[in-house]
Amino acid sequence: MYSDMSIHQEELNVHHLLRNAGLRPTRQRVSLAEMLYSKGDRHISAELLHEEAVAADVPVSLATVYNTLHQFTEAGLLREVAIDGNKTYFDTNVSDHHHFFIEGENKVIDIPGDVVGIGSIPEAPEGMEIVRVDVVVRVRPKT
Amino acid sequence: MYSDMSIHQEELNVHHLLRNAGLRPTRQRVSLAEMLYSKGDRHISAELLHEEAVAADVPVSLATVYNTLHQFTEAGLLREVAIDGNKTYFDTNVSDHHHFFIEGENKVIDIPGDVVGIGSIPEAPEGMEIVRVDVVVRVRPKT
DNA sequence: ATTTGTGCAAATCGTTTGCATCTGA
DNA sequence: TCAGATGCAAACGATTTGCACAAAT
Repeated sequence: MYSDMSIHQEELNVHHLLRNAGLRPTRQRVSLAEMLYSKGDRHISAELLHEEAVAADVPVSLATVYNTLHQFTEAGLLREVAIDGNKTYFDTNVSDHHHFFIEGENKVIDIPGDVVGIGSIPEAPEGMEIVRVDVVVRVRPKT
Repeated sequence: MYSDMSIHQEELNVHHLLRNAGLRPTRQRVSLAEMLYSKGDRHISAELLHEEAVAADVPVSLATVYNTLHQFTEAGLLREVAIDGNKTYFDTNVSDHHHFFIEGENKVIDIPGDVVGIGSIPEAPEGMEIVRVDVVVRVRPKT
């Protein structure tokens, strides 16, 4: 059993996370998952995560980062945030919440707690059901 | 004065619209403006508007459509709606309102009136001011 | 051994840009 | 006339895809 001791706690968690999601815990996926989930809530683009991985000596191709992010999203481990138009952000916080978008910096941050509270949700059009309500509060540095 | 009679009402309006916006009323801009504003509120992509123009025998290049849409947006005649991630929609309704996004169909429609009413707008982070609050209600056809 | 994932490079898609040519005032 | 607009094609950036090779069960 000594050999198992080389596997530390965090690694185990990520392994389980991936297993439960039906994803093989490969080197790349494990590494990416660790980068994503060991630093609190994050809003990150594929490009950025790729750079971060390479910087951390986790050589992984950009294509694989894209694949992985989408697989994680399908598995419910991530949530896609469409705000910016020409870039896709992935949010490690999958719970119900909304976002600030900082124009100029192109940064996405969570709106803490349930501060938003939409007064009245409109009813969906004929034959449609609501999937989710996204609120984006666009902010910019005070002049 | 007889020559002026060939200019009909709608054309005049568009001319003024453009003039007021500081834009020269060129053939293409006049035509595009007419397509945009003579059919009620629209949510349209550059690609689609281009197709529509070509179909209506208004030969205009895609590049010019993009240019025009951006100029209109800067002039406050249009509003950009970032919903979809990989496509930009332009909304001819510039007033304060929110949207349904129909997944699958990738269609954007206005939420009528002031049905949404956000309960409490969170305060912006340090040194930031709120530019605008966007609400997108994602819907899908009922199963 | 078999299935699944990965890397690379090429392909795609929406959008932008450079530049020579036209057009409206 | 001549600043400003347009068209074309090439350039671009983000994302996807095809396919040979590598790793996981």
